[in-house]
Formats: sequence, structure tokens, C-alpha cells
Amino acid sequence: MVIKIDEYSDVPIYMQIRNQIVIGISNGELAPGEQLPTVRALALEMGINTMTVSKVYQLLKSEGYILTDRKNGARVRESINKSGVLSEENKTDLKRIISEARLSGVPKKDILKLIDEYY
Amino acid sequence: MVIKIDEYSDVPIYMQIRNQIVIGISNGELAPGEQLPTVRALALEMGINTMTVSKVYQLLKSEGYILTDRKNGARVRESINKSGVLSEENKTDLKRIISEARLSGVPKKDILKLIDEYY
DNA sequence: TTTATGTATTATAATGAATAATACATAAAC
DNA sequence: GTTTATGTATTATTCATTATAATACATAAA
Repeated sequence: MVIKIDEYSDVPIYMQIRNQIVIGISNGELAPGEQLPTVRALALEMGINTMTVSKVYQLLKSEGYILTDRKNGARVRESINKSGVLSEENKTDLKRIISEARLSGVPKKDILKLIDEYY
Repeated sequence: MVIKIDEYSDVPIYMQIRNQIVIGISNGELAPGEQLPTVRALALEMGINTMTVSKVYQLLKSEGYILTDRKNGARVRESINKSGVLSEENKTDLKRIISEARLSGVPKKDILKLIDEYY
């Protein structure tokens, strides 16, 4: 899996990595049980600090997306807890995105098409 | 229009206000040409610094949502530029939200229902 | 002349993000 | 047993962002 950092983004590096891994798990690019790169390998590959990557894994672990231990490294969880509902934060974000889209004249069907593509 | 700040959110105050005003413009709660509260009035009402509100208005102005001048205060723009396309940032955000939703077991139709509600 | 508007200025404090350089606990590999 | 590789902990530092505080300014209507 290729992870790309936009250095001009105002989204912190660790959050960009976290998001791309979550997207990868969701679309199947990262399979359940699949091994993730080691902290040091990913840090070296991306030219960032090891602790930054470590914190990404700790975040993903706390969110229930992956498991980590000292012997096996980090792996995608086999069974991820399903609340079945969209978080309040995501509802708020979605509302904002839709509002900006409407004001930019983006047709509703274009949004629905993106949902189809992403879901 | 009532603006509410979640002091526990990691979204900065100025961004929360900005977002809620954008949403208000989009859903018609704030009509084109409508006067916004003065910088000082809004700051006093919300118990925050005047410069924080001023920067919100500068941001909204730079984004083309409102107009400000020293005599008339701030008003919603009559004609907002329509690019017709969703910004790359919003595409990325949308993709992340959908991914998290899928992993949480949120049915696609629930997402579409929210789109209907918000758009 | 007063008042109200957005804005500019300067300083300060608090927080978050990222890095740097080591070190540790653990367990597999040799 | 020693080495190696894993995630994690520690401590310190730097930098940018956010928010506040206290004034002051330019402008134009009242």
C-alpha cells in the first residue's frame, strides 16, 4: 500500500497516514489480519520520525482498527466493532461538505455518484 | 441565527463559527444580502475575543461567502462563485467519512438519507 | 463631534505537532 | 547465549497555530 503525504495540507502528517490506512482497510487494500509495515520501515520510507508512526499505530489501535504487539508488529484487526451509526463528528463534517458543495453549485447527483464510488 | 461552540471539540473556535455560518448560508437561514452580527456583538454574545470573530469574517470574505466594509459591517454575498465541482479537500474528507462509515457498519442507504437531508 | 464599523498592532500564553537521540521490554532467530 | 527486530517510553527541543488582551486606527453615518 502506498501512502502519500501532502506536505502543504493543514492536516497533520500522523492524521494523513491514519486516514489513508483506514481508507485502505475499508476498501480491502489492507485485508483483515494483514501485516502493516514496521514503525521504523514506514518512518524511513516516508522520511519522518519513528515516533510519529508509532503514534499513528497507537491511535489506530485505540480506535479498534489494528492490533499491535512487540513480537508480531502491527496487523489489521480481524473483527472491527460495528456501531452501525455515523459518529456525530462525521455527521457534522458531512453537513459542512454538503453545504459547501451546494454553494459551489455541485449537483446532488455528483455527490451521490461519489458516494457510490467510495462506498 | 444561533451559533453554538463545542468547547471540547478539537476544531478551533474560529473554524466552528465559520462552518456554521457557511451551513447557514447554504440552507437559507442566512439569506443573500443579510446582515451578520457585528464583530463586537458576536464576540460579546459568545464570550470570545473580538479578533477571533474578525478573523472568521476575514476568512469568509477571502472564501467569497461574505462582504465586509467599515461602514456597513458584514453581509452575505448576493452572488457566490460556483465552481461546480467539489474541492479536492472535500473529496478526501468525504472518502474518509465513507470509509469510516463502512467499517462501522453504517448502511449505504443511511448515508444517502443524510445526503438527502442536508442537500 | 460622536458613534459604530471592520481592521491593525503588539504582546502573551497555551497547546499541538514533529523531530531528535536514546533506551527499554519482549521474543523470535541464529 | 547473543543478536536482531518489534512496538513503546523518555526527555528535550523547535515550530506553528490558536486565542486572548489591550489599544489604536480609518472610515463614514448619525
